[in-house]
Amino acid sequence: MAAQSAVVGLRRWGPSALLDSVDGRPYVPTGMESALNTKARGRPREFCPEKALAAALRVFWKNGYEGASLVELTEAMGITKPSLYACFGNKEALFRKALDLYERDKLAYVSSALEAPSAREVAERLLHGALRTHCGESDPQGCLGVISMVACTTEAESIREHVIARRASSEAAMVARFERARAEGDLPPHVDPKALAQCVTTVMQGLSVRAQGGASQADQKAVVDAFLAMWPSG
Amino acid sequence: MAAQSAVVGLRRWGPSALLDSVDGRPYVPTGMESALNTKARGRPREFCPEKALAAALRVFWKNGYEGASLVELTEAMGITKPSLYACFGNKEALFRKALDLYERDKLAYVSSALEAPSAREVAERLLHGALRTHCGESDPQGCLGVISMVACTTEAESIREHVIARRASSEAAMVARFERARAEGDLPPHVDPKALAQCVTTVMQGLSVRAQGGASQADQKAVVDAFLAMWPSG
DNA sequence: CGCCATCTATACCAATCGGTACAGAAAGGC
DNA sequence: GCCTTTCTGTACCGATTGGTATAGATGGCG
Repeated sequence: MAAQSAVVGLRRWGPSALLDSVDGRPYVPTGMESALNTKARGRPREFCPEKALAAALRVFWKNGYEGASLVELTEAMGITKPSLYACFGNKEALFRKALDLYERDKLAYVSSALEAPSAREVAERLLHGALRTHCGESDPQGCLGVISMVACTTEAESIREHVIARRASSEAAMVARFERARAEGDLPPHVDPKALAQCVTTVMQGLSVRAQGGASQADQKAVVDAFLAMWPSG
Repeated sequence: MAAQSAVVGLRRWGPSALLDSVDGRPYVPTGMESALNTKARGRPREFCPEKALAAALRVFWKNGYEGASLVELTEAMGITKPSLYACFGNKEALFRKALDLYERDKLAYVSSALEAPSAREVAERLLHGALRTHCGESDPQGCLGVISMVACTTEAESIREHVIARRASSEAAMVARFERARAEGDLPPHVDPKALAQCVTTVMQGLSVRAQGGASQADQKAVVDAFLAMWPSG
């Protein structure tokens, strides 16, 4: 049961953080007898799967699933198509892994925000996190989840369903947090925790849309401030 | 100067509302001498351009610009590709005309909402209008403008710019309306009219995203109610 | 060394994309 | 009746899409 962390190949791209199996190989091949000293057989790959995945994520983030072509992806990842397919499966599987990476690296602020001491601070951290993540300079504008939900057509329906499920689960956590807040007297009794949580995520999603529309960071900050100024207190 | 309303062909698809020149022909051909009694020469077209445009709008609305293929468009419009190109130019021109139709027919509630007597009622009408238009049953979910802004890649950049410009102009009108409201004492002096207006459109855009994510109408209504309950009054 | 497993790269595939050439069909004007 | 003009339908275009077959390169292992 500890075989998952068996770094077998010991490739040269440093310690892999959490995701050492973008392709499926590093698991125990067939039996348990050679669990630890299995060496990578055959020609070693010449690229770092995680770096390539991060590059793919940026392309998907910038162009959406359908807008990202394989040539753009492979160019950004620095690999060729056969290498991509051997390592990641196909385009949809690559996107799914990129989405996992995105949620783990870029959406960490969501779960951490729920630990804030008051409901208002939860909202504050969520909105400021969205501001940082979706309206910054270094990364593409907008939220990959919003982009996938809006832009994916019928062909990638399963992707949209996955994004929707993720969003629903994080929103459910926020609802629970706000219910606790109301029970603790942190929120006025007349507010509906679920509606308030949905309202916060609505604003966050709206911020993503505006970010892709080229809204200035000052305007985005003003929106957040205006919304937080309306926060129910009495 | 009144020649624009000269219905020349007198086709059989009834009185055209506001948009009698989806293709460019009905204008005065060359001189002014035959302005009124110009008959349609050649074989008359067998379809109604407005009905076809409305059908194209639904396809774009459902799939986005890039997600709508010409075969799906022509099938929905009931015409063939050469007919489409002869009448509407090309795919982008068709989309632009569909967008005009959309803004005129489906986004009429925006400008009408600004005439509400109070700022709060303006927001109320805007949000309820968005609820009706983007989260209803009869039409596709979401806002075509949001879809275009989020989904259009580099190839259709001009479309996104057009949508952004439209959004900016309608938002500017809302800012002006809220400034007037504050001057009239309708809004508390501590609120920033511009930020508040941006906040309202942010919620509207967020509602569109959620609508495409399959949010229930009850939830959407709850979001609007929660937001309006936070409206600044004191 | 040779064997074998795996990766890389070129070159290719069928399907689809937006867009069009061309021939026939249907009207008005003469 | 013909001619011109415009529309319709078929059949096609080059480009691009996601995905692969195949051959050569490169390592560990015996």
